Amino acid sequence: MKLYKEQEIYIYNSISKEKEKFEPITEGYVGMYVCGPTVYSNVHLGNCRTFLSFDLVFRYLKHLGYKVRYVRNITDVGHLEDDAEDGEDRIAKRARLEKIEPMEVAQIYTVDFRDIMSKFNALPPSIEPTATGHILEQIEAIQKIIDRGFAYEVNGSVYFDVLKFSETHEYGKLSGRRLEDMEANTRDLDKQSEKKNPQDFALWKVAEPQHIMRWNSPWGVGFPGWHLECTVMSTKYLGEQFDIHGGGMDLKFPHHDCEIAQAESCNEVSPVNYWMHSNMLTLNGKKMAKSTGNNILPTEIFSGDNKILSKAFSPSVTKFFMYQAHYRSVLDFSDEALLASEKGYRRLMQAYDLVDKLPIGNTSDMDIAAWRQSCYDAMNDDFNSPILIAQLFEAVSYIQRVHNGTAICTESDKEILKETLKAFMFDVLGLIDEQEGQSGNSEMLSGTVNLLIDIRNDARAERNFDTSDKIRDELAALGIQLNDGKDGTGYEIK
RNA sequence: GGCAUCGUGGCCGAGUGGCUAGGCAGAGCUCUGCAAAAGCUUGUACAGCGGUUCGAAUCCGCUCGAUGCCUCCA
Repeated sequence: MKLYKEQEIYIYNSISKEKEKFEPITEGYVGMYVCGPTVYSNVHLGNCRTFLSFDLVFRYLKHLGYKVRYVRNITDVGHLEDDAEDGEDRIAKRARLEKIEPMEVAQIYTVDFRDIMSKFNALPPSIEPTATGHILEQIEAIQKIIDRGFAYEVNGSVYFDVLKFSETHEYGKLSGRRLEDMEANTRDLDKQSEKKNPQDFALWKVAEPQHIMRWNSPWGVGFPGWHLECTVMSTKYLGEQFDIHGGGMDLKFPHHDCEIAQAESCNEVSPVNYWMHSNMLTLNGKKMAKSTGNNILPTEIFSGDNKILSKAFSPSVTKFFMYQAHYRSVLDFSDEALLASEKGYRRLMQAYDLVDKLPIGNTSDMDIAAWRQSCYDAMNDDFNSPILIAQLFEAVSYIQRVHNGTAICTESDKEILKETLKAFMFDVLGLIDEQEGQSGNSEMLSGTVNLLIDIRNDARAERNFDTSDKIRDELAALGIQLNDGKDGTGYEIK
């Protein structure tokens, strides 16, 4: 019996602005597409938030037993700096500046991106296609859109005809924009535009001689527009209609509205059943962005090498911090918030490690089955990780009480408790028990520290506190903290 | 200017009509030679003003403030 048959998921659908019961097109299978990064620079933490939000979705669906095909693209061509006629591709610009091949730029930052995501313990997608790997498909799609009368060619570039499309379709239905409003608010920056209308967007751009990324096409040498790759690759790997499409909130318009327009032009069906948008991570109350310099890199957090940080934070703690907010809420990054998360994270992990040592009783003071379901309820309600985490802390509190002897737990409940915690902490949230690996990494170290602990305890028994305190303080200075407890002395590496 | 979102206790952050998450910090306590660590206990907050309702943080209106998108952006 698959878990998904017992659990009902509700997803907030950006296009209807309502939570809707999740019903995949094919029972037991889920097709999910998420807009990946443009690999022209290092991903910053804000980028990571989106991918971690969808990693949570991916993990939860898998946990429920769905067979999920998760497609997340790598944009390695087509992403223009701006909408001007001479707009330069971001990758190409970087390559020109660094005097290397565009593919080298893409490779460097793709590797960086994967490395960071794996440090966060995010699962790799099922398919990770690139825009340059799908030029032929994009050309075919453009031809199809032209044939249907929704695009036109000018001087070797092809533009999507938004006005024409709007005669029979609804452009901007995702973002809630009206074409009239857009017309009224269009800036007259590109007055010499070759486009019929300012709202039209590029499907194919002619490659000027200085452009170093170029492919042959029926319209001459050029390169594809940004919006098209996602339509083409999602259609290719997930079909004309698929279940979930995700991305950052900032991609809603124009990117996702353009995707809808392209897909409807090609296939005459609405491509996506559930649109999901994750919200922004802010720094100093403002959106993290590469262009403004208002951002922080994951590596800076892992190393503590940034002046706004008081110390380094592990990937798991950083992720835990993000999951303490709902994916659709704006979250503000700060050292203080990370410190708070780290404390909570440690408490959760320590309680988990305690479960095996709990005494067995003949009854339980906590309704474990109900608690377990409340964990599922949290995730079923639009992947509400903050509530899930609150539920995990309910268990932490119970574990502590059982440990202290102020509550009891039966053997079978203990099993369920352990199993459920394990599932949600490690399978669903994808956290890592960092302490575990750390203390077990050197027998020599643990033997040495344990010897010192023995000597210290002997000294304490003889009330030789000068010696005992010296051992304690010197070890602390080395980053080894001794913890005196009821059952003897333990240590942890800070 | 247009479209959208939001304003919750010292901080972070859930909650969308009654049952008042959670984490961190603070305070008190337990443990301890002292400390640290750990554990326990403790907080009635929902921007302002009106309205609907038996009852609103939650619905409606207005005001103020913030953010995102409208140009590339996860």
